[in-house]
Amino acid sequence: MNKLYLPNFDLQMTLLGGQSFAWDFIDGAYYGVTRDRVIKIVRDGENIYWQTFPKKDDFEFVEKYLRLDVDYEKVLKKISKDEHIKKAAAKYPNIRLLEQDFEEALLSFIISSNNTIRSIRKSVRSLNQMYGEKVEVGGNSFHLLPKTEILAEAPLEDILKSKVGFRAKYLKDTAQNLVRSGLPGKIKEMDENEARRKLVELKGVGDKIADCVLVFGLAHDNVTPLDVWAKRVFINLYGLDPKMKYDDMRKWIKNYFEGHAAWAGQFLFEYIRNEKIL
DNA sequence: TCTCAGGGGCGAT
DNA sequence: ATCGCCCCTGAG
Repeated sequence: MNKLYLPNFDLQMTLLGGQSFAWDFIDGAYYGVTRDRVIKIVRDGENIYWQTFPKKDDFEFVEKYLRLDVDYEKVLKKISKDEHIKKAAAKYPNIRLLEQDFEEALLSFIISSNNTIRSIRKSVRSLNQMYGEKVEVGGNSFHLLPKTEILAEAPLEDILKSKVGFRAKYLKDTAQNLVRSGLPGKIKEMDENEARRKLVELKGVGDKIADCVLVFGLAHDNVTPLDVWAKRVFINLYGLDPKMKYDDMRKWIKNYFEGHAAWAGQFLFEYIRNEKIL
């Protein structure tokens, strides 16, 4: 295991909080499955110990995934514009954003539509079991997330075994689209709005899921995905009109948080969900 | 522009 | 055992 000094990083909130559905906490260690690595992380005070599998010691991978280049204190300072954020960040500090692989985020957030975190996690594990490469990690074995090409060719009735229900056809259709269009190779170069336009063309991707992919898979920091909870926050705490259209609400938030709407959204989201205030 | 079906799980009855 | 409810997209 490699040692890394990493204070101000709440592993539990960040890894198990609904950004990614592929992490588990087992016997004091976090195990995360991605499309090409399993990451193991153990916290010890202000340090963490980490390892990657099957390729060992892949710091570059961990650095990008955990966004170690981000200056947390600086971000926090910038978004602390009102009492709601200050309260949220005081109660649940050190929530960080991950940068997952684009295809990984896209396919798991398609599963997330009209679905609960619990079910999403189950489905993701089931798909990994069926289609993902097996990787040995100490005594345990994990299955990586499925390659897009494999999902594109998988029979619908097999995908359905993972309990994704009506989303199975979206998964397959989008996987085929990605292989055909080569979008994964191009979308990283696009700006936020161009990428969003491309994303909502995909089956099973609407405004909210497009925004989840922009934030969690492409590291666009100025986007808050507006699910029912986030909408509640901005209607009830920030006084936005409940009838406001998704796009108008998004623009308001983007404008208000000046470049860091995604970070603000994470704090507010965890706060109201855990405190059950709305 | 609005309404509603749709899969699965959970908590309440 | 059954019911209502939650969750977002696509189709009508």
